Amino acid sequence: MNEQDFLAAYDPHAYPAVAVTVDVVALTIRDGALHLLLIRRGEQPHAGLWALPGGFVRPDEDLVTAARRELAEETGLAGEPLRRVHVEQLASYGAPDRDPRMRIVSIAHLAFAPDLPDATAGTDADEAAWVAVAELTNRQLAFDHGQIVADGLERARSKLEYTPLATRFLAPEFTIGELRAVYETVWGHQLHAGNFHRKVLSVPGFVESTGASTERGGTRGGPRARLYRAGDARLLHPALLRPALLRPAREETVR
Amino acid sequence: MNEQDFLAAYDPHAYPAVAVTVDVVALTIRDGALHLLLIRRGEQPHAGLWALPGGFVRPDEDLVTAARRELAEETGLAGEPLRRVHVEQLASYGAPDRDPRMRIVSIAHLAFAPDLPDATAGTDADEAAWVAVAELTNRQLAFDHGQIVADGLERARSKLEYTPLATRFLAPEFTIGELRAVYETVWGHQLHAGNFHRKVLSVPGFVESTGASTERGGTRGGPRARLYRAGDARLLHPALLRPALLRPAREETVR
DNA sequence: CTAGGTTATTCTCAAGTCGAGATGTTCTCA
DNA sequence: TGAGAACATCTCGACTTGAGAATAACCTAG
Repeated sequence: MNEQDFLAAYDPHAYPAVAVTVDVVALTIRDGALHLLLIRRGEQPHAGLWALPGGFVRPDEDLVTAARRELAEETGLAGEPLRRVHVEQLASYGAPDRDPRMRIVSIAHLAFAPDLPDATAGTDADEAAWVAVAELTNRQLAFDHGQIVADGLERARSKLEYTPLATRFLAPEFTIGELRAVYETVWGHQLHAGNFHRKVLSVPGFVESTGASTERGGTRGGPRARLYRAGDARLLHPALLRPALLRPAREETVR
Repeated sequence: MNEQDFLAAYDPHAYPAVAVTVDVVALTIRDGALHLLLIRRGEQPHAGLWALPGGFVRPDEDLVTAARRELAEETGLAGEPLRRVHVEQLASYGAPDRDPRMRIVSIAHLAFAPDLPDATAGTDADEAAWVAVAELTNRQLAFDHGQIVADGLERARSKLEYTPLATRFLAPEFTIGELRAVYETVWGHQLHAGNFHRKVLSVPGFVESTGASTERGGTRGGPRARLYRAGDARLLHPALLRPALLRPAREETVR
């Protein structure tokens, strides 16, 4: 049998029924706190519980495209603002019993977004909201989404170390102080302002000066700060290492 | 409708037909060179081409379990030797046209194995072999397996930096020189023996002394070396950074 | 058995990086 | 107008790194 004949005779339904979905751990910073996009499920199973935005991958759609579509549907984002959101694959979750309906393998994605307007519910949810990560500890999420969020957060903390993705939480032009606030928020730890400043400017390609400064000083005083934009580096070298205190003790969630 | 009724009425085949497979990028070191486990496909499509070992995920099987099963089938490994192989999830590949049969999403895994006996072909392959990675450049692989291998290699190089997984390429007891050889092989670059030695012993939990030494010096001379075993650290801190020369210029494949 | 080459292990030293603290200045707010 | 906050730079000591070298143990060839 040649390849042509083989394909003509091939029956896709001969294989076990598995569904593939994408889920999105979308992070942003609001009011100085890390927030996560959640929807309240409007349908069974787990109706009423909070869950990650996500859904089935369409037949002609790439995985990351599906993730961006789901994100767009829940945030109302489109065009240039949507393009500025960073989306990357996080990991896949496929325990046989993770969904009571059937075998569902979910390709989780991680997204970094600048401060966005309030979320708007999509079709299969009656509520979508940015929820402060700090308030998540006592809230139960649907399916294994609690684990996915934990993995996503650890990945985010880790990505700030060796990529310039912290800038994706900010407007195109930002000050070093704003960038430091991103690190402090995601890592949950104060950083030494002077050392951070020195380090950021010394890593090639991390940020580049716009030549301009802010119009006014900060709300609580201080001089006008210089403005920077993201540089062209895709990896930071040398990296901005987290204080030893903040790194994970085990490795399970680290990729 | 409550959750019970919902599940009873649920029809799995109402959703698009997608198959989920696992593929394994299994690496080992043979004769001082990095090798990759490949099978020659015995069935359409791409019959005759070399491909990664892999196959459909069974209904009651976790993803990493499926990957370990596929690996065991191709290497003939079982029991303790199989347990010593490190397997972790690499990434998922789901471009709509990556397989001509149907929509197939593959969860690729990465495995680090000590030097193993020759591979034995499984049921759907007429040949399985450890192939030197260096000889792979001019060989075409089936599907998108070339990309998966490239991603796996970059991940492996990166994992050696911040995890103690290099020890998984070796026997339970090894010398610092053998460990250095792993790094040199995977990174494709000579390292400074003295500095490597100092660094490995200074990273907490990387290796621990067995108190013993090798019975004889190396085949080409030198004193007997002390023997070590893997320590209990899961992450190396501070990391063993690759020379700047060896790090990827872009970030696409880095997780 | 010996010479020469190879490897393990430890040192030295200069250059680079990091954490902590301090300084001088510019701003905002009360 | 004065206090307090934030920006931008410096300093300094501790630590890490890269490169070279020293010493000693051990193998193989001859």
